[in-house]
Amino acid sequence: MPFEKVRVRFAPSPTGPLHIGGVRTAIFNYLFAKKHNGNFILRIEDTDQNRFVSGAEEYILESLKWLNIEPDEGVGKGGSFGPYRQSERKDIYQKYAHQLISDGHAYYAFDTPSELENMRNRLKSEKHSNQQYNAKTRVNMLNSLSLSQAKVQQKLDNNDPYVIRLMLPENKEIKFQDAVLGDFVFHSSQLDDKILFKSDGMPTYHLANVVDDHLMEISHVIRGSEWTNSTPCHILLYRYLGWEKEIPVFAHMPLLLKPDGQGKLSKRDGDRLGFPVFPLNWKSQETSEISKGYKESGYSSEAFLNFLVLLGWNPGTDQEIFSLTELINSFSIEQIGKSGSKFDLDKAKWFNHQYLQKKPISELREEFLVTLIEKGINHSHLNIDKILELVRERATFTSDFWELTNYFFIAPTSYDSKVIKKRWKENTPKILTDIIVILSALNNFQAYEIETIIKQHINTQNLNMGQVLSSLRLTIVGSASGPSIFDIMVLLSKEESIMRIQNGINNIKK
RNA sequence: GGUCCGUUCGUCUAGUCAGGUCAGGACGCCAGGUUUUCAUCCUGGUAACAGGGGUUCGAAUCCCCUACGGACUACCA
Repeated sequence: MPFEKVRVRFAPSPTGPLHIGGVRTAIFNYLFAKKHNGNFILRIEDTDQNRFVSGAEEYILESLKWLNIEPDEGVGKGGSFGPYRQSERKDIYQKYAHQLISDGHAYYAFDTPSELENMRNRLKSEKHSNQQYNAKTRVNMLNSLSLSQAKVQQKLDNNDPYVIRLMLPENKEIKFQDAVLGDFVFHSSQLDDKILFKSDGMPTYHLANVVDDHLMEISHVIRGSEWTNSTPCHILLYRYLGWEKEIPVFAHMPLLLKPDGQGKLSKRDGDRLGFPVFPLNWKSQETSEISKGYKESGYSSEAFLNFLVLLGWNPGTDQEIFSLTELINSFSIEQIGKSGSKFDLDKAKWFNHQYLQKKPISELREEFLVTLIEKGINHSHLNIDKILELVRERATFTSDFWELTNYFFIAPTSYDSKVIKKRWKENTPKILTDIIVILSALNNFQAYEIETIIKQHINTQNLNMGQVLSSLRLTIVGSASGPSIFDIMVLLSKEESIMRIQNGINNIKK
């Protein structure tokens, strides 16, 4: 490896919110950097002025922060290889573009968009399999290869718009090795003379990314596999710029696919299928429409990251739950799969459930308290921690807690009619009245004691256990579900429990 | 259309590079158990090597063909 230090970059373009495919790319880069004690760099590829979306850069930064995979270097952090925003590096690209021209590896092209379209249409109608601007077609186009030197100079002096194109060799094989996909061979005849420099004075991705990766001493390029087809162009650039000995290792990772059907996951799939495709909420400034994020949907960043990293990567063991440190230790490019993966919301939920079970109760309490305040609930008499401990195993999201615990805070005002129908008998009021008497006399109001004494009563009176306990639960909770009724009663207090039973007796009518 | 890539349970995947256990795990689903409730949890079950040819004593694994899927094919990244 020509690099002493591992340096990888995550290089999104600020054209909107980062979607989960991009997030996964960031995670893989981060993990790889940390595994090798390297640097994780954030570079913003904002060379397309037309697609610039304000707020997108901040969104990217916030997303990485939420996931706890913040860059060591780059936009928002600084570093000695800056600037890290490509729009601030225009001069650098210009210099290299002109170097390529003077070395005979690039040329000026003056064709207008409509002329280019005409060419493609013509080739298409003539049934050429290839409609690219390449060694065959460029001689017929308006460029510094086909035009006389004087004519070219005249156009330049005249400030005619131009682009700079890479001049591909006519019949060469371009080979490279991909750390994920293996060996590639491309034929230059199948490639096109890519635009390196646009007429607006900005470089294209191809030039900017190669120049920056070199100047920033990037050792490994880990990116989505939509880039494999343009990699030969990048290889050529390294070669023509004299950097062939320092070409980074390429690792193209498989794409994230739509959960239904086929195809690359897109930003619109979220709305269509009703699941988030973004890490954080995103509010479009144009339409004011809000796209849901995983964070706001109740996912913890650890669970989300854990779920995402297992899409296309697997350590080869049965382990599924990983801390960030464990991920760093076990990550390797060799274990990245070759084929795309659809993602499964059920599995994402399962991960969140797993993580929720392990969270410190203080964190859960903190979030839950916000809900209680929003709802204007007085909870000073209740032990919130114990309530949460009691119900947490039933929750997938912290947002489930209110649904799971509301009866602790608000005594039932209505009762599940199905349970009434099934369990509330003629003698139920009498039985519950007896239970009130028993409970009133109970000094040590603890779960075990309550359970023992009630079951004893049921046995000696020859009562139906299911019927008694269900109707008891009905008076206290209002429905037939929830954790152990004895635990609930303890948390509610003796007085409250008795009051609820009495209310039930008074109000439940068969 | 062209170029490149991919294909193991419904889904995420292990196993493929170095060919040799009933193809292993997880999610989901189904059943049973626990909870005399519901959920969780536990146990069990369901279910896959895309198809066809080779090579070999032996193929998920190596080779070829086919099918299917995807990416790219912009003065977007």
